[in-house]
Amino acid sequence: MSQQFGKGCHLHLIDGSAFIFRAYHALPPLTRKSDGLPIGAVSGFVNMLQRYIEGNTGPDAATHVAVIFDKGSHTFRNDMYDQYKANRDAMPEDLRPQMPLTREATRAFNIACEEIEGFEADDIIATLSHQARDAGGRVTIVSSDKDLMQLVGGGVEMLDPMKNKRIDDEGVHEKFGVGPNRVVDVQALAGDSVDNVPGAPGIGIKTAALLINEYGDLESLLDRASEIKQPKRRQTLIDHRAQIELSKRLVQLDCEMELPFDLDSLEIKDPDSETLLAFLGEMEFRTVLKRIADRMGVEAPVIADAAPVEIDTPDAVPFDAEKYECVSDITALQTWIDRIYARGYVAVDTETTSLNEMRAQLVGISLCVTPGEACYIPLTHKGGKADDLFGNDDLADGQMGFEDCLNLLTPMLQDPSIVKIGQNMKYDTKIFANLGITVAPIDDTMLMSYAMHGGMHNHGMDLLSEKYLSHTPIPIKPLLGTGKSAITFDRVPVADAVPYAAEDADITLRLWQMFKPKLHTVGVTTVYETLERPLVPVLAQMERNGIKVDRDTLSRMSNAFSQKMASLEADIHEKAGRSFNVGSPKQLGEILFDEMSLPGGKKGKTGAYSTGADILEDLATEHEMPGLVLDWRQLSKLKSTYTDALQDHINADTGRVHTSYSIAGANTGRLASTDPNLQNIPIRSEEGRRIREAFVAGEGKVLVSLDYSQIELRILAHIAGIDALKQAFKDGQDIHAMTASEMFDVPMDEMTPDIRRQAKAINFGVIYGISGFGLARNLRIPRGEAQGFIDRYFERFPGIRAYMDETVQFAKDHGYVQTLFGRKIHTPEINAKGPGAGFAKRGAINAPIQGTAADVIRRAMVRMPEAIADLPAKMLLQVHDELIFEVDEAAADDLITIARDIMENASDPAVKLDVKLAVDAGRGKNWAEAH
DNA sequence: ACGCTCACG
DNA sequence: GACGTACGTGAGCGTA
Repeated sequence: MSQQFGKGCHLHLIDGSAFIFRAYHALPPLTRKSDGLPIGAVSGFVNMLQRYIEGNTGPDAATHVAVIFDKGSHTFRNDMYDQYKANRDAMPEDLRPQMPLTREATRAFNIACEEIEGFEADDIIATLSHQARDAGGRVTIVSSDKDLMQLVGGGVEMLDPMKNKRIDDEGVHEKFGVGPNRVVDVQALAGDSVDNVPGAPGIGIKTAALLINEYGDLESLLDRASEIKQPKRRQTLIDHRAQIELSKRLVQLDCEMELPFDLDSLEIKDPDSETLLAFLGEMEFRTVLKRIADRMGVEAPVIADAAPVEIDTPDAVPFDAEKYECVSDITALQTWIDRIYARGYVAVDTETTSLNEMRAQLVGISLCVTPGEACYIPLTHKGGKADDLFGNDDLADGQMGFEDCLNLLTPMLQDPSIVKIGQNMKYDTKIFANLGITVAPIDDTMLMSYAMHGGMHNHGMDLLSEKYLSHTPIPIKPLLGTGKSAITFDRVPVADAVPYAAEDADITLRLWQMFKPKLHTVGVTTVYETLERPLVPVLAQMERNGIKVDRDTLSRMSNAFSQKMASLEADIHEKAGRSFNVGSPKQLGEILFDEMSLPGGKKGKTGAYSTGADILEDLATEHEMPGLVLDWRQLSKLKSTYTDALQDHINADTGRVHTSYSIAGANTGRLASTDPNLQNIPIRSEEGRRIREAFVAGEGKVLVSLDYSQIELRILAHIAGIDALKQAFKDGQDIHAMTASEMFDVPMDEMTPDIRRQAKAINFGVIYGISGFGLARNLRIPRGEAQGFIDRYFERFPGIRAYMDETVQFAKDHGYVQTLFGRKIHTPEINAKGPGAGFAKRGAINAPIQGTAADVIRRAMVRMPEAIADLPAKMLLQVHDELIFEVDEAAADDLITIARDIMENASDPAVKLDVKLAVDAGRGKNWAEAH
């Protein structure tokens, strides 16, 4: 078989580094499912090698081949010129571990793999090219690197693997304007910014080629430089002769290296199927493994643990409800499970009886593995007939057994090698968790959209489908009806449910296929992977934990509020001179400003008098009635929103209140709490604060609250680089007092509460994008005076002004602003005219600060479950800068130590804050005590 | 369905 | 020069 390299032989030399970098940048940062090892570049590299091998036929096919790599970063060129390639970025962190794997991949394909310390791959390629050419063979250099063009000629050609275009003498001429033998001369003059080769200043490839063609070669040109007519060009060449000659030595490839191998050793060999398949299996490259195994005619070994996520281009398969399948028996379901395993991922959607996950019963499941092909598995649809007023509680026909279905699906849902894709997966994972099924790993199209499009629009499925798939989903309203006559999904006939439910999975899969690669393009992969995706199981668990709420406490408070309100109402009516609905702002406004003729009646845009708290407070200094109304309103609020409504949210089974957090609701990255909102439980007023006494710890347990101290001001100090603020935090000073001292020239030991209060308002105002008007209204001082404060503040902390200006400018230039962790918040209104511009500006100033704080606590939350796994503790609630836990009394101190450590260091290692984060802790039998 | 008011960070 | 403004949320109520 073996033949001496010579005439009739054809050597292919592949530029390995170029392959790697192209693979790295072309693909999203894939990771090996089993252990998270980054393997995107390896995957792309393997695919490129495979494609190369498959295409290696015909007249240009190789008889000998080698992949050549760079080894180390220091070469003999650095000894000549220490700035050589000095402007190269450091290798990305996630690429570094992939380098040895690309060598392994090459060897697995049984292709020669060569690298030599101190030399660039290009030198090895040069030497081999010359050897092969001198032996009378052909050479093809698989690379598009122009530095290699000097080697072309005499049977040596290049092949641009991207364009699949061969480059010969003529191609080199096109690129450099000279033949291959003069390429280094042109490069020596033109320099190269990529490799940091200096060349001659002001001379590019065009001019260089012109000069070389005129004078023959570089040496003649430099010797005869004085003959050049253009004075500037002449002077440049004379002045920079040494630099140009150095440049030539830098670009000149070494074609006479001593190589520890010969051409014959590069002869093409068939890969050993066992070695190759073992390598691909180890990398968990399911798809390419299968393809290569098929090609080799052997059976693909089963990848035990996981499969990589493969990215299909979303082809334009039309939506077709007719094609959706209703799965009603085990055989059909097994077929779907087989398809899912062949794919490695599946879009999942659940249909239930309620939007409240804690109460919802599973009604059916939809699956989709490829666009246009989806199924619905109805499980507990009722067989109600239209003429039966109360419906028929018997199960409808044509449904497989609930247990049978789950027994079959559960291994897949829990299989770490199968990605379960959903739109708002927190909902579906909770539904499955209720049945004892832990769905993982997951991907979430809603959160992908949130990471990419935050601030542009919301992220509901209907909108995403409309906007990104140009498809209007089947509406749910006609199926369920509205208002009192609405039915639950289990009452929807199976025939109607199939197209609706299956379509949701179909849409989700298509969105996923579109979004997955786009995450990388938009530059939010890290945001999605560290701040969104891992939060889903954490929040799901917190919500399922719930917090114990004591109904009796609430009920007693409710009664007390009722009595006080009744008495206040009587007083108010008496002062008003007649009876009216105190809860009606419209009636109240008419009483106050028309009938009682109090001053300050201002009508809003709807024509109604404004009766907000600030207006009533102003009136209260002159008259008694507005103050009474304020008291009544406070009680009314506490009663209706808290003591009454909260009781309705106590879950009958758990005796606890289970809120739901929206991860993609707030534009800044904050969470939002709904049903009920547990992020706005009263605390500022004494009466309101007592509501927190109803939030209690279980028997033998305590509630622990940990909250970040002044996190937004600390972040502001860091982002805007305010040394005085940083120092104050470092010294543990009272930050508002310090601000007051700086602004009003009051020594710290003479600080009065009132001056401090004003400084505090200014500090907050800064975070919100301060305006004279806003501060004036907040502090109830004249606008001019407020503006004076602001001017003084900016004078004292000029960095703040600079931060604000820069942030607004950034928003105008880019259409978004960013947090320290890379979360993008889009600001579509920033260039608007009119009052909208003011809102957008202040929003842009506030978003990086509020958003960074939100990112910080998200990071803490993601790390928390593992950190406290060994403690008898549960994380229950998040209130923006506060986390609330329930823990066995004896372990409370340990919990505080551990959780505080996680919270205070949450920004590490991604962001090194100049200001340390501080966390205050409290504990008690109820939330009022703990805070 | 919408605006007002008010609870929180 | 006037305009209208603090940032981010959710819920309950009255009014249309």
